[in-house]
Amino acid sequence: MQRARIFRLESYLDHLAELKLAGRTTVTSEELAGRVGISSSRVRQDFIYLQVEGKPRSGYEIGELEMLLYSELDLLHEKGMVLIGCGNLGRALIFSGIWEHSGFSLKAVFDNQASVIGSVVNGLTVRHVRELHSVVRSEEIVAGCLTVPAIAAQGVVQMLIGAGIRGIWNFAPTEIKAPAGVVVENQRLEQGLMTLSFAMKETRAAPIRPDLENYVHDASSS
Amino acid sequence: MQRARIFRLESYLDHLAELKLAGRTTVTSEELAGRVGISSSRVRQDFIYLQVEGKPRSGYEIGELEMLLYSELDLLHEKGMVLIGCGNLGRALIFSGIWEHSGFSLKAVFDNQASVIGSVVNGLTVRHVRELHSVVRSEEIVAGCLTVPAIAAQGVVQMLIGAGIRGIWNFAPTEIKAPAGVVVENQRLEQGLMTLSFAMKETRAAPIRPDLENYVHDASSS
DNA sequence: TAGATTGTTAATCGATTAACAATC
DNA sequence: TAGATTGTTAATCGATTAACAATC
Repeated sequence: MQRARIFRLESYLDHLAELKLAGRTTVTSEELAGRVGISSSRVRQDFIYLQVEGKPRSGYEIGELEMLLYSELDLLHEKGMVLIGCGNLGRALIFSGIWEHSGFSLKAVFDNQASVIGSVVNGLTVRHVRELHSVVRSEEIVAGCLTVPAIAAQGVVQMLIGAGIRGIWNFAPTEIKAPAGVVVENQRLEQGLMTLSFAMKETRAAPIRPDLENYVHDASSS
Repeated sequence: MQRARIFRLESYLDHLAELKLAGRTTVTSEELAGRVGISSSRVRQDFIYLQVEGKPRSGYEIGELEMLLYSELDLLHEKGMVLIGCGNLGRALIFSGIWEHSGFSLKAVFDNQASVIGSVVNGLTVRHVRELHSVVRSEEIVAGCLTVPAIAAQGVVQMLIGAGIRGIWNFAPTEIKAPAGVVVENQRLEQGLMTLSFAMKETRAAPIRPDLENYVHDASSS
């Protein structure tokens, strides 16, 4: 599962940032493996793929690792993105800090409601979707973030693809269709809830030990 | 990867709903496999685990499958949930349709900002977090949805656990610690963005063929 | 030097697919 | 009946871990 590998790389980045914050400059495969919850050989194999070399005894350079992970995930290459759908979810994303080191830069925001068009959200003026095509073309936008209702999703996808977009981050709770060559990353929030529901059923009988010593880093994510 | 299985089950539910909407009452493992993008034997093995029986020639009963999937994911057993953090993201979730058939029922909403406390959001009055403990206890709440800033996350987790909660749906962009026995489902949005960044890098060279015939269901999700 | 940790290959594990007799 | 599809076992595949000589 290639996806599993990407999640590991993202998780490494997380922990490296934490270690760096603690003043560390190197880390061993063993320590990182412990934090992420995998074996140290898995970590070393991932690092070999990244072509980073470690040193026996001291481990790997945190700064070098971060650079190579950024590069592998293409996070330093800022790609232009537009967001369509300026409702609560759209606004939440616009104001959030996720754009930093994400590989994307939010360049424009669209909606089709007269009540929000023209308003300024975190420095971006909300435009009418009819301007989508020309903005995508003129500002070299390559990706779109879809925070519209499910019913409107496929229509906007068509517009985005017609304008030449190459990637879609979809929050609409519906399957969208896109031609081969256009990447779709679905962020199906309701699946997170269902997964929690299942997991809670599985552990229903387990006792809780709310002593702080029992606290563990939980690495589950989606 | 147990997580992969859960995602398959959720995906089956998705496609079964779609088939049902189209008036269908049965489906073969082959057809469902094609939609989800896996082999028919994987589907049949999943169904054996659910103890559902199909019939040669006609396949499986959609209604029966749905019931068993709901039951396996515990989606019919409505568990009380509270949401903490009534910002844009919190509001987006409160107003969203994800709660239906999710296994959870949103019972109360909390914040610590005087400006929102007392206001009504989709029928729920925003309360001060200091009431969290008593509400969780008196309304038999078992899970919490965390839509607070990263800096506040661990503090709220402590309150939730102190009040006896068993599951946390975490949207705060930080790792939170919880004792064994408390399920944490992280919804790290920034990871979705990074995954899109990586995927777009991988397909950068591929040509786009925006003919509608090329459109495919994209089953990626997180 | 001594020994902790890397780089790398082999062994293991689990998940997925192939195959096919049973059967509606 | 004929044949499509199930239920289930065996084969395959890929991912993870174990192991250990090389080395800083």
